[in-house]
Amino acid sequence: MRASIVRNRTGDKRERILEAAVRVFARKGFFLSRVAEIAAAAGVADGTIYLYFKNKDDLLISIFEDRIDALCDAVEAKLAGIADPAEKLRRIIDIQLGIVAEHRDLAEVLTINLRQSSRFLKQYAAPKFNRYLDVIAGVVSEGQDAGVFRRDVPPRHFARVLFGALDGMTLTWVIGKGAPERLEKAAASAATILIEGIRERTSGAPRASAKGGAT
Amino acid sequence: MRASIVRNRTGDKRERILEAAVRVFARKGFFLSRVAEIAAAAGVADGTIYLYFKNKDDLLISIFEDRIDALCDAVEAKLAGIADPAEKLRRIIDIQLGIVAEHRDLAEVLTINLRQSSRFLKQYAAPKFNRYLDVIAGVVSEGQDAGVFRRDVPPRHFARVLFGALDGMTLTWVIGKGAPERLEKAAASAATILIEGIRERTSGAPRASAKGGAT
DNA sequence: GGGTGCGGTGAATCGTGGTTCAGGGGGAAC
DNA sequence: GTTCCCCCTGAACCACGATTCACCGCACCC
Repeated sequence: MRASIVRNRTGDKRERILEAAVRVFARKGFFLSRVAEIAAAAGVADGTIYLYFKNKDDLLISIFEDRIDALCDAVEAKLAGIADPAEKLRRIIDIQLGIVAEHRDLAEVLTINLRQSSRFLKQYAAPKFNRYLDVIAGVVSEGQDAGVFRRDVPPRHFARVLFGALDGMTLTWVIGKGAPERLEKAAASAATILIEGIRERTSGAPRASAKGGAT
Repeated sequence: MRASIVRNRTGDKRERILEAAVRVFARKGFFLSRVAEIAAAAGVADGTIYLYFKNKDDLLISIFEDRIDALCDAVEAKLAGIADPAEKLRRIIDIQLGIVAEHRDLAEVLTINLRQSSRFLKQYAAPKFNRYLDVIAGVVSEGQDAGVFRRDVPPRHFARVLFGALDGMTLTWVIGKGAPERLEKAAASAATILIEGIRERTSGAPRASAKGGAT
């Protein structure tokens, strides 16, 4: 249990290395990042990295395992109190892009480094990735059962479209050096398109989802 | 899209190297691919590669320059005869995912290797990428002018959502080993969501709150 | 005070692989 | 037949960077 529950210097140093790795990977990409550089950024010796991680790959993998699960947990927790599926989707969009806007380095690692090697991707990223897609698909199913979402789109497909759309916005935001508020605007557009796209168009129920926009 | 207009062995060999590079990059990713391996796959000597390309990076860059432009040209050509903007969008989706399904290797290079290094990405991929986004955004503008698409979504945003969605579908299709027809089904879902999402709700739509929702 | 162990260090190692370059061969010109 | 030239070859070079490991020094215990 070297998690943050334990406040000894061991856990501390591991975390520092992880954070440094996120920064360095974000700036240069996995393969162009030097272990020595990460060590320097973390303020430890080169060899110290190998006390906490098996090798450079393990460092990248650990970033995923630590961060993505936390992200899924956060999303699930924040959706818990909300009833309206459309509002849930809006929240998912806000949360994901919010995190991205606030932790640009992490965003860059997840968006770009995620795809460094397809082997790595298949082996480690896919399961985590799937967990996230399942969360989204779950919301869509709910909405379909409640009759507010159209049934001719498989929830899983919608999840992929949603995730891809957000990932794409993130990518363009990251490679162009956009300000955070541009990402917010983009998020609003994405929400409009996707939620209107999935909404059931029943003549009888003009859904009063007058619920305000982004929060 | 054959470069084989020029039938001399020079052009031929360059093309062979490019094709081999696509295969190898697709399988292992850029950084894990060995130049020697590409040479072997192309049936040439290691040194021959350097007669046609400045270095390994240049090889990757050349793949983009050669292939993406061709892809844009193809899309523009195929859209020329179509009037209905919604139909154009549907075609864009079909064409992009069609190419992906048919040239899985190329798809993998464009989807995954595209993001190997953000420096590379910013410098070379972004301009090409933008050209493609502009094509999509142009269709959206047309539709807005014609009154069939909603005006509260900037065309450029829609382009990013569309591209991201397709890219996301491609990614999940590539990392899971899906059959081509699964990609087709996914394409249909994406088309439904995105086109319904952008469509102006005109006649018979009893939605008083329509415009305000998402902003 | 002295011993023990553990977290930490960073220079040296060593395999790797991109790139180079000294040469081979064959076709065309003379 | 000889020469020239172009295209190509692939073994060797050498920089580079992940990983190792011999060595510190501090904290704690006897």
